[in-house]
Amino acid sequence: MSDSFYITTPIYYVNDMPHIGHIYTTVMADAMARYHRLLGHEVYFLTGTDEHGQKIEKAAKDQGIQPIELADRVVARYHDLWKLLDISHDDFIRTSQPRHQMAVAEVIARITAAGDIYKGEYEGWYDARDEAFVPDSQVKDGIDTESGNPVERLSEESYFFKLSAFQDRLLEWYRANPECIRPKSRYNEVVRFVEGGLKDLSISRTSIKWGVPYPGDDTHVVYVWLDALTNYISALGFGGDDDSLYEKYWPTQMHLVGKDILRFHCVYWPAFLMSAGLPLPKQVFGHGWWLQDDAKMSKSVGNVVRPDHLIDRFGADALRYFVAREMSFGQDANFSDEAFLERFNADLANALGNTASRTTAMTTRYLDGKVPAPTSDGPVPEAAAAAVAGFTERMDALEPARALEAAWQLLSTINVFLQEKQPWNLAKHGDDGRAELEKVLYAALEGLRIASILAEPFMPTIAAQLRAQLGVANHPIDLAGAVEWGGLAVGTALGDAKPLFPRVDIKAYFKEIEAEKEKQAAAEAASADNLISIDDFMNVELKVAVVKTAERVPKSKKLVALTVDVGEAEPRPLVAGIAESYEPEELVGRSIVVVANLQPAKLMGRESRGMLLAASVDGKASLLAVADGVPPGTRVR
RNA sequence: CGCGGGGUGGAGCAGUCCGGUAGCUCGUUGGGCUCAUAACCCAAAGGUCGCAGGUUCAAAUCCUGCCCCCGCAACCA
Repeated sequence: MSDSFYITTPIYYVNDMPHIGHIYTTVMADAMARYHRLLGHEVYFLTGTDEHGQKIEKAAKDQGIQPIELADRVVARYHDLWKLLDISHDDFIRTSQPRHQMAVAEVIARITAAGDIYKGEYEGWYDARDEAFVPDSQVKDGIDTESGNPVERLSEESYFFKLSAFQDRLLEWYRANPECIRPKSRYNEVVRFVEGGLKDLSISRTSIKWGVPYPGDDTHVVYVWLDALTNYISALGFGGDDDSLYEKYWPTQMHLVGKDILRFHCVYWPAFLMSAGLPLPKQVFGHGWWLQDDAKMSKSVGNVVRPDHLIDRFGADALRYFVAREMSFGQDANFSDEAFLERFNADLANALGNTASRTTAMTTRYLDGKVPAPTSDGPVPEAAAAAVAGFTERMDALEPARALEAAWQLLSTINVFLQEKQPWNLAKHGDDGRAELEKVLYAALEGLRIASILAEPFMPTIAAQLRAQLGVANHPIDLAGAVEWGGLAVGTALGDAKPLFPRVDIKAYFKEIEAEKEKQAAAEAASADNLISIDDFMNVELKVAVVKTAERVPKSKKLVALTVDVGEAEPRPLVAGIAESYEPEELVGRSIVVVANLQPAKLMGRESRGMLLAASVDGKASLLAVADGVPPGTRVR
């Protein structure tokens, strides 16, 4: 492994407030960065924000401010959060910065010189009201699902990158560098995708103003991916006056990204770099997502993701530890308060906190708070060596959860050892037990010191606190020398012992959360005066209808296609999302209530002219019943 | 055949790439200890590794087929 280690997080889009996903990526990158610093490597750790694009432009306009002001606000939030979480990044890149624009210009110049850019027409759905193109995925029946505005098929001039020409070169790169995408399953996914063929990529827009100006063509700005991805080298001074950082750190050892943007990092980005004649990243790691288990949420109390609350209450280190330990790096995992508290009590309060507490307490009580003479008797030194070896091996294999597991083995050994030797009994035997007592406590103290170093990348604050309690706040920490057995010197005075992680009463905690929630709900209910006038209500034409026919819409999950008699000449077609609650057969002949004057719509290609009314209980629909003998078409009010 | 993830003791997961006594945490039961944060230690119970075939001396792991669950998208009019 080389001595320099450059690691990046994605740049986060400022349209979004920070959430658990951002926290996870950044914390893991930070842990990797800190780990490599412990190894004595020269580390450069980059994070930042993506600030351009139409969404920001529009959001700013809606709020009556400049895009840059909007970005500044969100960036401030990120700075606060990263400070709170002890993120040790060396730089924070913003795509609105001049240094970034210079780098983008340089990359485009190189790609253009390579002949991989041509001017063409970009065709897509255009929202005239917002003056912007809308992604295909967001368009339904000629309507932008996000804004509700109508869209039309339109094309505009755009510069294109010849991505299609890079298929073979990319596949060759994957083949020659099996480590370039991790974990393996994601590697396979990307290869399969590229084998399916690549389309050229539109890299500019004339319909957006807020972006990096396209070099040599004022009417265009650079479009999202070429702009955003370039941040990884613009932060190193590429294309600027001083590119010494670029020379030193590029290519990166690791782009850490969520699996949702893996494709851009493993296909677009390498292709851009190839075209520009620049070295490719050593590795892109696509980690999994934090999910919430809905089924569980309804059952148990307060099972909600509230990272800021957890940080307030339990400290940044606890959250850092949890996300690193709970998720198999690369897999998805569930995030729940229960799981967090369980880990907190078991691993932090019990295993780490209590072991430190009992050891320092005994040293204070029996040995006057002074470290006894070093010894390497007993099983702890060996366990410590094994923990260090296991930890590094698994960190290098990108298995942080398992690395922590290995480190925690050491704590377990200390506890077993204490139980076996029973220093509290030795202390009762005066001088007879003294020698043994000193040996036992030394092993426990020294084991804890080594554990604190292994915990350092994940829990920098607590690790330092623990060392302070052991009286070695100022000792050097590294994974070469400081983990050697015997680092604690005889006579060292222990520091003040405070519980590192006070155990949490889980039941009481949830009760508290519940009470808070109720208060909130009450407050919301009190402020709910969203009453409508009777005229508003009368605008809705509710009518009794009789179901004539009903059938499942093929391949759909919840749709039933009905025809209903609303007292008109012809029955109306109507599509309803109640297939999960009713079988089509039981609907025929039933009298129901429908909204008769609703705009027609198409669902799965079927026309629906109206909407039926049903109560919804936990997602299960329950149709409104109409007494027998009420003729179809009767107005309901 | 839309894209992806998954089915392993009561719960949550690892192990699957590179076949060879099924492992971890929590929980449960019994016992121990009392230095410590109701903690710590020991022991026990509990698993046809989704199903069915196949390859093999040997399959949770490799191959084939099938079933089920969960995200996202399509469809909450």
